[in-house]
Amino acid sequence: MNSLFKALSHPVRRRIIEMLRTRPLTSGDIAAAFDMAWPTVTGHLNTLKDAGLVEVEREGASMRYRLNISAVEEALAFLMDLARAGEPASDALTSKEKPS
Amino acid sequence: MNSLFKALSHPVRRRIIEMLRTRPLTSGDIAAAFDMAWPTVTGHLNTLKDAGLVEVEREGASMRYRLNISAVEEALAFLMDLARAGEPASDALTSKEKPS
DNA sequence: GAACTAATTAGGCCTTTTCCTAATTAGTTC
DNA sequence: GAACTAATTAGGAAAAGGCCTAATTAGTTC
Repeated sequence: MNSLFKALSHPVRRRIIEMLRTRPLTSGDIAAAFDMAWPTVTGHLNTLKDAGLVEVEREGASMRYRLNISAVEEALAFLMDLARAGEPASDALTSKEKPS
Repeated sequence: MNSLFKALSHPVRRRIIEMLRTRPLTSGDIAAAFDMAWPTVTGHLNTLKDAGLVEVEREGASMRYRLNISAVEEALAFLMDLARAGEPASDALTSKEKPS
């Protein structure tokens, strides 16, 4: 959960996942979209991968990155619960064990 | 938007906003919940305030912090849009100007 | 107003993050 | 397999983040 929000905390990384929203892209496609060195983009992609936000697959000489929606939904669940301020917290997010 | 996700990227700060979900609390209440120096907690509260996630109000000698839901909803909107992968992006988040 | 409570700002140290260039690995093509 | 394309890992400098103690501000109480 922490690496997830950490990964979302950088504008370049958020932009990358926005780019992946509609379709998978290669490292090259992504690197070309930013005014920074390619290894820097690779670093951001690794951060996203470690957080589970993207998945990678080799495709010939290229690497194809795709968005992993379920990781997005995890972050979403945290914020949704917050947005219901005042109501009781959802079990899924706060309880440590089953009710007796 | 960036300061918003930055603020959400630290576990202590996420815990603080969880604590504020049900009701406003004073600095003292919040600081007491963590095993760290009070000024460190103040620092986190300032980060949350700068991001618009909390609002502060003096109450006698104390400061009362409350969650600002609309900031949470802003982050929520970003993630919701992502979660609809494949579909066209929402105008609210991507368009720079009105359609002709 | 002196003493006490609540909380903040200031300053410094250490760690992590971010970015770069250079070197390396993996795959394709002739 | 040499040359080329695609992308990564390595190493290091600069900036940002997180935490602490000490000092300060703001408010209350006697």
